[in-house]
Amino acid sequence: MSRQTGSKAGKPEPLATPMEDTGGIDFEIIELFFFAYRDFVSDPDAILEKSGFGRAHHRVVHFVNRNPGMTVADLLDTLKITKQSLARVLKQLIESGYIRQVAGPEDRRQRKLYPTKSGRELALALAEPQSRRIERAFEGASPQVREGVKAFLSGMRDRKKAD
Amino acid sequence: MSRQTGSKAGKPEPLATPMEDTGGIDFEIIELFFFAYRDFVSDPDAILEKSGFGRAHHRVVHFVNRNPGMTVADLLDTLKITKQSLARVLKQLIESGYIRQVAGPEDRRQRKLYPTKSGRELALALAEPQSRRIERAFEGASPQVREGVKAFLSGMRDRKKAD
DNA sequence: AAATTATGCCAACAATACTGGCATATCTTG
DNA sequence: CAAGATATGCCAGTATTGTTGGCATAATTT
Repeated sequence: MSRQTGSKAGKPEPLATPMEDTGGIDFEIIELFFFAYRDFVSDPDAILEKSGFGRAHHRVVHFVNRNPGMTVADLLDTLKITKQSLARVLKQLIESGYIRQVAGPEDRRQRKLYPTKSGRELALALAEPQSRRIERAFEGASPQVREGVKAFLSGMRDRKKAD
Repeated sequence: MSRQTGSKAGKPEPLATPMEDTGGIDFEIIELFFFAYRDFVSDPDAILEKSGFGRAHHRVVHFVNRNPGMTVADLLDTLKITKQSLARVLKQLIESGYIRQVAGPEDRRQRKLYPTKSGRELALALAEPQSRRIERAFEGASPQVREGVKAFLSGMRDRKKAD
């Protein structure tokens, strides 16, 4: 059905010219960033597939490993997702023995999050191919460029109030 | 319920030390990349919310604008998603008048995709805040660093066979 | 004529996000 | 101390975007 796509009649072939870096818009880097991130997350995705976990689990495991003792609220702030979205994956990670909760020593309402040994191993296994990819992307780069890339990525973040 | 989290007994507080750049793993850039991308896509997300579109629509509109006349197969290859995932959003974009299909002049099975005027406007509106963010992140960067960043992002991509 | 290709579409499912609400334990304050 | 605020957990429901597998049609290739 509806197979009469072109050929009709007076429809002007719309905008056949590529949109290039018009009006100071840097399409090139926008695309590079998309492709880079797409492939950057594909490595851990492939590993996680086997464990039945997903990207969300990856992020949680990563940040808990980096900041042991962080609270649920800290994590929500870092990931910028809602309580419910986090709750699901966090629960699974706790039940699977990758993360442990400990009541906060001062404020006992808080759940401080710590990696277990296998949580640490998982985080490491996931980070490893990403790190190799980064190293490969940096091949032949000067120290200035390496620092420049870090500064660039850092500068891409939102600049917020109370951080 | 189950509120007895810490305090129990012999459970050793597991792994309270932060995982730092262990064994040559570059956690810093991994994180920077995550934060950068998180905020990078947040600008278009906010705009798309109003139109009832999502990230998937953004990507389609972007690439069709960049490569007018690309086919559905090209797009699938670029986005690395399945036919069905693409079909849904593409259909919506065509029905909403942002993208047009034209049967291929040589191979009439192909649907060549073109932006309409409003498709081009949408792509531009979405790219604009991203481009401003990029420019801000580049503030004060030397030409060498700018090139280095591009090379870095490019190097993060998979290196494939038949491209 | 038969096989292959490019595409469209259907049904079903999974992961991850969202909202809004309610419950509990705990801390803070009047 | 009672009341309110806070940190967290959990439930129900929904949306987006991804997946698989299959079937249909038109057009091209063999």
